Amino acid sequence: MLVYNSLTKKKEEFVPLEEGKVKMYVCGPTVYDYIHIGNARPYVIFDTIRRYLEYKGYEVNYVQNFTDVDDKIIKKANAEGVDSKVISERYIAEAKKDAEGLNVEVATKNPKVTEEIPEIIEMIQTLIDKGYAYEVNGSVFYSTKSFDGYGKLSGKNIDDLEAGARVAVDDAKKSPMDFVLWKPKKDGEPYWTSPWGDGRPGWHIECSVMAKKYLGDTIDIHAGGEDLIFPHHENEIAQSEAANGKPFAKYWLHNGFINVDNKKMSKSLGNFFTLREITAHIPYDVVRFFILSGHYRSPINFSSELMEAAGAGLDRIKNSYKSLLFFESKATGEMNEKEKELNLEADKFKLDFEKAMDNDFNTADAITAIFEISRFANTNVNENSSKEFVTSIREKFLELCNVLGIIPFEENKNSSISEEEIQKLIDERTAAKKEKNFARADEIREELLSKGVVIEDTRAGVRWSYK
RNA sequence: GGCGACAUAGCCAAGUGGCUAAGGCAGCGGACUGCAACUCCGCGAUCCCCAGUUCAAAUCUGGGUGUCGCCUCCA
Repeated sequence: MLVYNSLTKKKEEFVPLEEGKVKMYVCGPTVYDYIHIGNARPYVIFDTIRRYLEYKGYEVNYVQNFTDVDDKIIKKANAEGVDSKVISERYIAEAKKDAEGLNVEVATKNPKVTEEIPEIIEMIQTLIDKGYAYEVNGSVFYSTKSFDGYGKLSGKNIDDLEAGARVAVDDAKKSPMDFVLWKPKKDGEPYWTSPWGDGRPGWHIECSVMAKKYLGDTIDIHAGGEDLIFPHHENEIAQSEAANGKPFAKYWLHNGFINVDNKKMSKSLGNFFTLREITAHIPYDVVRFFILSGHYRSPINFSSELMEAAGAGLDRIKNSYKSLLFFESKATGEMNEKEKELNLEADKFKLDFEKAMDNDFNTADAITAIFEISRFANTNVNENSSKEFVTSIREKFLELCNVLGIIPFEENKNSSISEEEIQKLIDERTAAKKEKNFARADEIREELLSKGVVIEDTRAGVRWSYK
């Protein structure tokens, strides 16, 4: 299995630190609002990578944080006149709902900054003790020049950065590229007591601390959006490696952005969407499928046209799967010789799928394998197939869908009609058709549709499914 | 200014030196069909341009053009 490592800028063979186990840390959202469509990409991508690692037999310890202390959260809390915890807890709950909608597996641990303050203070103290950080008037800064490897992830060097620095230089800093580990308290902000006075942690230190606490000094995979490479991940490396004296992460994975109108989504351009706004019109599974339809490191463009195309493609997969379920429910018996042959042939799709995923998680190519098993099923499974055969194909199909987190079939529990009633109406419609009473037949079809049941006439009889 | 990514059919998108350049969406033609829907079959590419390396290049090298990103909170 090859993975592209942002640190070496090469695809490398994946070898975990400990055989059979993967320690994975993914930078999570700052919870000041609903997550946006851009946040959805790392959620889906790294969840899919996790699922594939699990499919390959690894035990994955998956940690994704919530940044629940931040200027934007504080600002919103002050605007609403509530404690910032009210804001962060509200949007953590909403982010979890979105993650569930996107069919993202629950993380092993979702640590929050506010619950890790003692460990944060401890690591900052270690950095000061080791000479990598310094305190000035209640602020603690990391001295980037003290860490030899600074810039190794982003490919930047400190001198270039300083020359082009656009940030207003904080007088307290020794160097413009130094970054804050601990900020002194300001009025109206949450704060904690520390050896350097009351205050709150800077942004970067939290991830170093949580990764260490929940996964260890050295982890296998550290992942996040590509914009986090600099400065966030660069700073994490500086903090963790300086404090722990060990390499931080073996593989760095970064997802590309979701653009809108071929431009980076931003509030100022007015092309900013929360996931919730999108899913008001487009189902979560289509969003997930869309995200997986391109390679995770390439930028993808978001538009309603592309969503529509993704939805149509996903429907093709779902229809094929539904058809398998339908035949399976009626079939009996064991495979004949021809079916045994076809069943072996179908393993090809699994191999194609794995080949694609083994090549730096090429989900676009992996989806091709699912389209191909769909066509294979549509062509080779029918009313004469044995139950053993249909089940075997269906299980192969489902196994691949599960890795991508695509749900090929989900019963709509909200349907207001029982299966017995559905069958009764279908029988009535069949009789009406026989008498060429198509008006009545169509009426029944409409009635069922209004109750969330779709019926289709196939060669093997009437197939129905929940909408 | 520094660093980087990308450019393949109407659209999306694989492909990382070698059979007729995957797959999906849309479109067209056909089969099936009471109508729908689903499904199946068939149809589409001088791989941004120029030069070079090679027996062989979408794939490698150089140059050009274009698009985008990071360098500032941001997935």
